[in-house]
Amino acid sequence: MSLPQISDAEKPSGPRRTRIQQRNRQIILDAALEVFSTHGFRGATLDQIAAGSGLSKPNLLYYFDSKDAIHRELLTRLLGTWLEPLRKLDPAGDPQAEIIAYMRRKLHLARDFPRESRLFANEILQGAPRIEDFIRNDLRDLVDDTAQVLAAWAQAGRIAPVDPYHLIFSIWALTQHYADFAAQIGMIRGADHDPTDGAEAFLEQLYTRLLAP
Amino acid sequence: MSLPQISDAEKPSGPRRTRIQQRNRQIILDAALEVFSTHGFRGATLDQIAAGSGLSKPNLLYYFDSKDAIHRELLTRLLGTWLEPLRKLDPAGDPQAEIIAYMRRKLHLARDFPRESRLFANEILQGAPRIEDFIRNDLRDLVDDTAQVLAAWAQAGRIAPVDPYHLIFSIWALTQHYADFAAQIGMIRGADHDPTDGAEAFLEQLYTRLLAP
DNA sequence: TTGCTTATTGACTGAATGGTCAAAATGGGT
DNA sequence: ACCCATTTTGACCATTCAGTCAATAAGCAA
Repeated sequence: MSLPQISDAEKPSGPRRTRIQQRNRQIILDAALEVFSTHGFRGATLDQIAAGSGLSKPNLLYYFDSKDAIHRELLTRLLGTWLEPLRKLDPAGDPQAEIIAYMRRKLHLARDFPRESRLFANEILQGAPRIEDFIRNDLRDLVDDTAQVLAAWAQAGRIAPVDPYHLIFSIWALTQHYADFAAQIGMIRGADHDPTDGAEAFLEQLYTRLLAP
Repeated sequence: MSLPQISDAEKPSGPRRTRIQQRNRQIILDAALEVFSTHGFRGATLDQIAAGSGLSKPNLLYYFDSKDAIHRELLTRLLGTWLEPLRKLDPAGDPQAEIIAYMRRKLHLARDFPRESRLFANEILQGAPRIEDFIRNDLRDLVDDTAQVLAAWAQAGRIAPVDPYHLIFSIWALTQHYADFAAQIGMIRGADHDPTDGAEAFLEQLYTRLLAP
């Protein structure tokens, strides 16, 4: 069995690509993700990515126009995936179940794609210069909509009266922490077991108790 | 009124320093904190720090041996401060009040020292190469001790039975998020108000409900 | 095989980077 | 004023960086 991949998002009318191109672009993006997610954009070097992918530096630049283009491609592929779990929250569903299901989807994202999570964290730490548009438009609209749903649920007494924005932020914080701070968690709990071990049960308990009307 | 400073931690028998040295070292560290906390160690440049501090690059290196030495000094000054809130947790106190007070101290740290918080986050994202020792020894011991206290409280029925490690991690995640992801929060809620607005009340509500026996 | 497209690389460039050094400027005590 | 230690800087260096380019090698259809 294989993990779901952060999808290619290739447009139907996109550039025709040979098998070699598809394969090598993927290899490069994979090595680049490793480097960008640990050192950030400025701290990453093409030489590191070249070494990680087993290709020569000029060869990287045969497949991508620039260091920036590689980074942009990674972010582009990520952003859609990042929004999806929140999009799936159903206003017509059971409030507690919906929120906990959203938390669980986010946690699984952090567990299955920790490098993508750290890439995102790095971008935000730098002030989000490359995804400011995405955050101010797509993400903000989605959060505002969801906050209204949550507020309505609270108003109707179907969940405890909590600040909807902080409720969303808390889910982001708690789930993303297991990817972004995995190094710290590993050093404290022992690097042998999964940093998210026990997290799902704990978070379920937390949100069950927080949201009970 | 002035914020409490991340202290100098100068040893009593440390090197004698003139007024100019004390002042310029502080100016350099302040500018360096800004740069390191947003771009990470590798992404930061001495030229940026020089520009930010208003000093020439050779002048930086008159006060510090190297880029690494500046970074190390910042981390050293930070680590003690980072441990203190957890150290203050009193095993003899009221369980709920103690845990919530710890959360509040951490939140204030994130609010008052967001750059230090991001410096720490950057270090962990990179795999914590420079503070691995600190985490594996000082931090781990303190966390283990605290986890035992929490477990005893849970055992005695004085708080709800929760995983003590995940409880600690949750406090780290929720409080640190308001500093590390401040850019994102600002873009969603409007950059005009403090990202931690309303956070204290929300987190108090969260932990009150989570910990109630 | 031939011929053409795609893929790969060694050698290079100009700019940026961390760091050095000797000389010059400054500061403070007398 | 003088002196000497502290501070500051311009010029410089070796290395690393992103990116270029012409030449070569590999893939593939006929």
